[in-house]
Amino acid sequence: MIQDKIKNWIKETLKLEGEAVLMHPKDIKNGDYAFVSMPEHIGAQAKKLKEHQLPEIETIEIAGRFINFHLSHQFFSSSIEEILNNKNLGGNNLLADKKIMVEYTQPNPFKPFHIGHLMSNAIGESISRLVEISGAEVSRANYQGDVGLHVARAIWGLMKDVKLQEQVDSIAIQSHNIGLAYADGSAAYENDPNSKKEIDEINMKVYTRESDKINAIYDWGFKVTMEAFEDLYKKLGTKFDFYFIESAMADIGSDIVNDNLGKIFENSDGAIVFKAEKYNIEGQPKLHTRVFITSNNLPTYETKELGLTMEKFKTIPDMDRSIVVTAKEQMDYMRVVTKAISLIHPEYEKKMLHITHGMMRFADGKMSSRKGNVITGESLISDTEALVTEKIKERSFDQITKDKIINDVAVAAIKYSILKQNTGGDIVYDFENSISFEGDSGPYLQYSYARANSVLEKAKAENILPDFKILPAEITEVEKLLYRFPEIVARSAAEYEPHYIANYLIEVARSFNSFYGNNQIVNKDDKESSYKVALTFAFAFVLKKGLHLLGISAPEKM
RNA sequence: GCCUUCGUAGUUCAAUGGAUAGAACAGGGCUCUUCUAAGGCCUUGAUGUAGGUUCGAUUCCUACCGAAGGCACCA
Repeated sequence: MIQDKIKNWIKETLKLEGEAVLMHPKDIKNGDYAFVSMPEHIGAQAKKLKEHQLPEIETIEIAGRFINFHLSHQFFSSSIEEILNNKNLGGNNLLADKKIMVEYTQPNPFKPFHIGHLMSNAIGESISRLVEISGAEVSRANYQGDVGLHVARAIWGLMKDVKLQEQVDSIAIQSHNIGLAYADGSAAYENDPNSKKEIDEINMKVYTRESDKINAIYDWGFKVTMEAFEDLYKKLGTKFDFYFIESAMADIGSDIVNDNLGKIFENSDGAIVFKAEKYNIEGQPKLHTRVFITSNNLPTYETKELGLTMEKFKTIPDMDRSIVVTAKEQMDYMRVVTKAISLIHPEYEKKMLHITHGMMRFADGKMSSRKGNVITGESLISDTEALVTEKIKERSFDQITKDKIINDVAVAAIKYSILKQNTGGDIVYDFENSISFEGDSGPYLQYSYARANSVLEKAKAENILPDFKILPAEITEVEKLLYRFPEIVARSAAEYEPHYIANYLIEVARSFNSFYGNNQIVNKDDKESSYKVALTFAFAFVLKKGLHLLGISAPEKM
């Protein structure tokens, strides 16, 4: 990367102790890179740099406390060449040959897949792809709660209202009905003591599998919801390598807790707990006590998480990093579990990474699948698809192409609205606001790509071949942004933050759209047309690659 | 009460301790005999409060105000 080259050059030329702090000027007119100096040194430093000027740098200027570097025409044209020839565009060695597992999405069977899961999925998938482009061997994992009170609540609801068990053609409808049953069961559990008792009984029977009737509903419901999830993953563009099931983790975790009883875990009020506050370290977030085995001798989620982590390291024995993506409400709890695991397996401590994202909520409060006031993933996608359908109805695509575009654009709108902001932030759900097709949006990026693609088709038809060797009279903002792509990817990957890429792509797309609006790219009478075509190619490559890293596809037409 | 995260245009979001705090939406005005107008070009508008560290603070520290999440048998 040119960034590293310039950094090293400054460091060596000026004989700096530490790393040179290099930045991009806020305003691109001030240059391509800037080095912050001190008033007493700036003259001498600029002079020295000029004496040992790099070939890629055309001019060096002093402005205030900054030494600004303008890259050369030659550099930009060769950067276009590099983009066109680089098969692994944006790739880096940050995580070369590391084995990394990313766990995300985690919807529970018998519960609705809501937009919080969509959020986890969008972020987890993007992080997986960032890890992948950084040279790691990534595996995608999902973790699903197949037993527990939520299941009993749904089954209770299904038994109360047998219509909800109707076997219709659509998996989506069946799964939706199970979601309704879950909301009914949840309300009853909280409001009616008799129903609560019934649900608790069902819960026991789900564990013991003693009732044929309940088993039949369970098996059907499990299959339906898991199939519905699979349909969604397909739409969203995720393919999981491993599915971990909560019930299978209980015994594994319980054995570990029992083996470490008296050492790490201790008895307290009939339960087995981990008093994590004993291990508090000054300057680090405070830990607290959590129950691992209840006084009824049932393993809690903590124990299952423990089992899950062990199972992951068993699944991939030489795993270098295990990443878990969840909502931030699990942050404190996860810190405690992570501490417990670190005490049992100190070698895992540095390998576990918990990435938290914000929550999807309504303007007036939290969404709760228990209360039934959630937006399901299915409904959000289909509502968005309806808007896209309306938008492209005038265009003459065949039905298969049309359906594909509708799906791709709707998913882009949703994913982009999640990924454009930093991972930790909450998203206030507002259909009008969060799903946009213009401006700062996924469809804007896709539209820019489709237009570039259309230009390239015209160029091909008119036999104007891309040629980056023609030095254009003027370098535009497009070139000045395109070469930065690998830097942005590296930063995104290092910080596990997809939004840097999202913001960068918008900037590049805006610059290209402006270029597009002010230039006729394909023009036989223009000597620079071949260069402009090459530039368009480079833009399309970068945009497509960047969209891929966000888990968004780039339709050729839309 | 304690812990964590966060307060930036009317709204939704940006800004590795650096230049005149960027976009988008909403509002106002232009722009399709030209490669997709989901576009382009103008335009109005913001760092919660009070201190501190620094040559320089939206960014770091302290206090206050406000929001979200968490704090023992749910996940």
